[in-house]
Amino acid sequence: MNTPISPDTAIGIAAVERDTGLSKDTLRVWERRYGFPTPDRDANGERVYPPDQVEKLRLIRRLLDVGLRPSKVIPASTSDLAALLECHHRKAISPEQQERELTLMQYVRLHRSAELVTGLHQAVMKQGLQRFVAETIAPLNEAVGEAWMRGEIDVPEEHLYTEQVQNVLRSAISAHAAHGGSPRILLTTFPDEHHVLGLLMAEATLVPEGASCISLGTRTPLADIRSAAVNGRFDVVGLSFSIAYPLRQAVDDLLELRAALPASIEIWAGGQAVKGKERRLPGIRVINGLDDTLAALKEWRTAHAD
Amino acid sequence: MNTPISPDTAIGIAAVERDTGLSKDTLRVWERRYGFPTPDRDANGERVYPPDQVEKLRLIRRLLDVGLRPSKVIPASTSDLAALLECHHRKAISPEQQERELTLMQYVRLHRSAELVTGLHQAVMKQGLQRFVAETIAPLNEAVGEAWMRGEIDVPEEHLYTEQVQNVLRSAISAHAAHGGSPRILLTTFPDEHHVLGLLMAEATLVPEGASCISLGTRTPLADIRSAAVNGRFDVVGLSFSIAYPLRQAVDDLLELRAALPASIEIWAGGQAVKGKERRLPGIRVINGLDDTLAALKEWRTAHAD
DNA sequence: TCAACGATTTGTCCACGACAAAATGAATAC
DNA sequence: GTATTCATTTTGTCGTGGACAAATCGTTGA
Repeated sequence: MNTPISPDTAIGIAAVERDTGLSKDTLRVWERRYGFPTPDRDANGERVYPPDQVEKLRLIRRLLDVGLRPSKVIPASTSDLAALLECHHRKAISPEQQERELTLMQYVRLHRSAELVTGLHQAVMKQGLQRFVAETIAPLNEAVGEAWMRGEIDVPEEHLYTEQVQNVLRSAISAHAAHGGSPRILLTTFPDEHHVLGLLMAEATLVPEGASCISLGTRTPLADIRSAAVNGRFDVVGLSFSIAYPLRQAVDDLLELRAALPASIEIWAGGQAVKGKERRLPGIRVINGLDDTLAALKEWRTAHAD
Repeated sequence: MNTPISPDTAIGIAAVERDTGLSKDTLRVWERRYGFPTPDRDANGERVYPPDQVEKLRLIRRLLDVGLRPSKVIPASTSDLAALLECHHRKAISPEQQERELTLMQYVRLHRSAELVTGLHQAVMKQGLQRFVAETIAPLNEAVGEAWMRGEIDVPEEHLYTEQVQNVLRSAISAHAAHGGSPRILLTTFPDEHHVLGLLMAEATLVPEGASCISLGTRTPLADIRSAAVNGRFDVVGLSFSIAYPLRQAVDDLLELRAALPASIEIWAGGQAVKGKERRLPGIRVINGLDDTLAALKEWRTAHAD
């Protein structure tokens, strides 16, 4: 592998794959089809990308995540792309959201992490765990996601935010520590879902109600979810899908899991990706928002009151 | 992507890459050269791997990580490989470790998660955070990893273990909450490293010493690590590499980061993958084990005592 | 015991073709 | 207007086989 040491040096294809999240195959096929990027070649004939092209690739990647298509964005100039990105979140922001953001969002900075932690702790004390999740974390999550889209915060700040929220939520959940309640709920995500906050928010909502939650964290293979649910004699399997999860895959995976589980085990699916898709998910309880989590819990208890 | 529902489910090449950490290229080239694996083909002519071959691939991967060579291990039978692996950690395990493991390892079961939590909490209370990490979590981690390779525990149990340890560590770290200390340490992993426990263990070791740790969690792109370290005016960047991380990539990435950071910012690299590799990592402080973390901290403080 | 140096092993990269899944848009029915 | 269906693009992944440099091994000589 080439790792040229000079600072302004161009970048090998493997490094570009890492930095942009675009697979080597994709990079090569774009070059073939759209004429971009146009890497130089090293002495060995291997692709070597100039840093500014990698930068443009990163921009493109963001725009793809937002829903634009390669053929539209790849031919555009770097400055056009920046403009596109700019106008894309303008529309998604409301005044009162901006208001709320200001409170904690200003602490989502590397050098203010201490204040963020303090702020989060105060909020959870004041509001209690459930309201904290619903009224503070959920909107803050969205605000951070949008600020990220807008390029106002970087990857490190987004990571830092996730870490700190995780710390607060996990501490709070541990403190509730109610074992033996019912229903027994198994929480996890499918293998391609990395985001853990949705899961923790669900757990933080359910645990105070006396449900017995066991979380496997993210990325559990489907077959293992099945075996864990059956062997652990769970009543419910809860899956979380972030906005970035492809709907089609979510539907397929969920239906496959539904087919693999006995009917006595319910499946609850929550998160932006599956919101409002109950029609395509027969046999699955779609959770539309955090309050709906409690509704689902109530329904289960009513149905199993014996 | 095809995920056939049949119970004896076969696995596509992308899934195998994810599960084993072997690149698609490598999988294809092994098939060409060594005649293994021998995937079936689906209707579309694409490779479809039987689960038992994926299992063998995982074993092989593990043995490669230990230093054996593909030509030696690929032709061997699955049971031979298991035996090889077995004898490979025999030597690294002491009787009293086995004793300690038994205590908590028996709780790493889905239906005993409550006891695991209790046991972990008791241990952290009794030993204090640092000793808890060094004497309980570290060996337990290894035991779980090996039990997993041996097939004694499943994915769900491994996930559950990770989750619970995470809960305990994060709570304990939060409780120490010492801001403003020095050095300022930025903790994270490279994009291909998913494992978070190493990071948390480092943080749990450093925070009680009064260091000011900020963790970005896993999977931060190299360019973002650089910008965060510089903008956040950190003194040290700490990276964690699990046993599964390809050594070559670790070396390349570390040297690239070293070149990108000002010399005033130290880089500390810890974890199984980089253990004892200081010769290949000039300018980088390799952390060999948890106690070495404290040594590194002491060195830094001596060097910066002014 | 250690350094140097061919021989061999091994992972990554390349090119280009193929194809199925996803997105789009037009046409149709409710 | 709003859905549903269907044909048409778009787009990412996969396949083959060849090539090559970096890592490793094994031998030789100090």
